[in-house]
Amino acid sequence: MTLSIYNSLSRKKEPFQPRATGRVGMYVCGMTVYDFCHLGHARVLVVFDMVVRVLRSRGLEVRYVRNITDIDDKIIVRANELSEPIDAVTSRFIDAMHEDEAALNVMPPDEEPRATGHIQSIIDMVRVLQDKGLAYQGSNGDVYFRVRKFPGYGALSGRSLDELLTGARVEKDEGKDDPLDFVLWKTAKANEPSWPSPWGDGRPGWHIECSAMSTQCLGDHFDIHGGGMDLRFPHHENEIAQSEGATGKRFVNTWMHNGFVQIDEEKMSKSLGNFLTIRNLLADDPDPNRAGEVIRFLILLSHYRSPLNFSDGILGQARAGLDRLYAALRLAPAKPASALSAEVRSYEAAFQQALDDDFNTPSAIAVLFELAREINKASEARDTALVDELGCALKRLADVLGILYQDPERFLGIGSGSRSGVDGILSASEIENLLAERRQARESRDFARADEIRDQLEQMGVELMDRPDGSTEWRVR
RNA sequence: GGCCCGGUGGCAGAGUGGUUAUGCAGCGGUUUGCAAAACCGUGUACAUCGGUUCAAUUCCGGUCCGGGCCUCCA
Repeated sequence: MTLSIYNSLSRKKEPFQPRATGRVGMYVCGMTVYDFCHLGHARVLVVFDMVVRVLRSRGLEVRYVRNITDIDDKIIVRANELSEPIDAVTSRFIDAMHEDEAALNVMPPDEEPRATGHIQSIIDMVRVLQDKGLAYQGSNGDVYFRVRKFPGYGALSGRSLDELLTGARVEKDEGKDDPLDFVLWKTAKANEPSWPSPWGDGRPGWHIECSAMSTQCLGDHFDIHGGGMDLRFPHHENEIAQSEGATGKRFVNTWMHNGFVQIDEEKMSKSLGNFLTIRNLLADDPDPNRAGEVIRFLILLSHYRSPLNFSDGILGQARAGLDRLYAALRLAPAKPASALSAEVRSYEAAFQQALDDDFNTPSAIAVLFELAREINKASEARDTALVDELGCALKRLADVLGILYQDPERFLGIGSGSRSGVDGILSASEIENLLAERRQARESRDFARADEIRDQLEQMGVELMDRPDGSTEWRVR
């Protein structure tokens, strides 16, 4: 049983072999903080959080680094629009990102380096590139990477230099020797943040920060580098050129790229303006805690490399599925199981096998649903030992995906732990009063009145479930 | 234009050269005073046209359609 991962570099699934036994170094390109995170960002956050959890569940010691880009053209533009200092803008959106992450149950990375905190190592790397003849200062003062000097250029995106040139739009007003060259260090313009450097005051180009920070945090050569599909070219291609050019060593073993979130079959992006922010989606739900998990579950419900088309009703479907899992989990007390039966082991094996196949989370989740059915069956058969055992397995496996972490009754809105009393919903005591009346009506076989009360509560979003012992349970939808 | 990826039942979404994915929704049944939940059962699903094969949704080729990258973008 070995984990295999699709490597964008070789375009194949490959057995995953950490460089050092038992240890994994992983770097993911994070956010440029000039706005709130949207669903596309949520996908990167959740997908790689899942990857880390799966690796750790296999006993691997993972060092997970995800950067923050806190200096760049867009941020400068945004700060000007808002008439705010740059660092006020970035720190606000960094805080917002951390809130969004928490709502999605995404664990913080082990390190979260920021570009502005690594200017010196960026400068050092640019200098090395220049010394090696791979970089030059152009006529406009900017420093560029000389793409033609790096033999492997195009390997990741699967393109030759000539192909790239055909498609390239010729940029004017730049001091490049070759249109394919890209900027490493930008000369400061008036009223822009800048740092002193051998090439004059300026700031880093986008690509170089990731090369500098990843090698500084994880070493010249590490295991996994991830990010969105759109970063494959040019960003990651350029990172390889910079890092390997500077160190002379192989940079990354496995490149992972997640697919896009789409809306109406079209990529969700800032530039198209068709994005949904995480916080808006959370705010749209009467229960934001639940909504965060629903979004996470929705993301895990499709394979990370496939497009995820967001459409009406899709969140409701995800929610209904989670409800089912939580309802089953609720039947089992949260205590560790004793012996593991062969049956439970086979579910665990199926779950592992699904994830072994390039993190096939939809397939793994299918196993969770099978467990839920078994729990329900065992519960009806009053086999409490089996319920406990299956329940523990469900919880343990769900944990690997970072789902089913809330209290089931809370998630399901059952009883007084629910949102009763807020947002126009009756308070728990008001509901209990109506239930007492209904109970009397039922005892005197006045079913018309009993049903009237049920309908009344139903309209207010309170659902009733009569239990065999005559009591009634209620939940807020 | 160049280079990639994909088209699975009402919806979402895995997978496989011959056998049930899974979930949501629907329908029938068990249960219930009635419900809800749960359980059981239930769908001529694999864009299209050719080819390979005893057998193709699954492999190969063409066609059509959709998406992405080539420019900031997760």
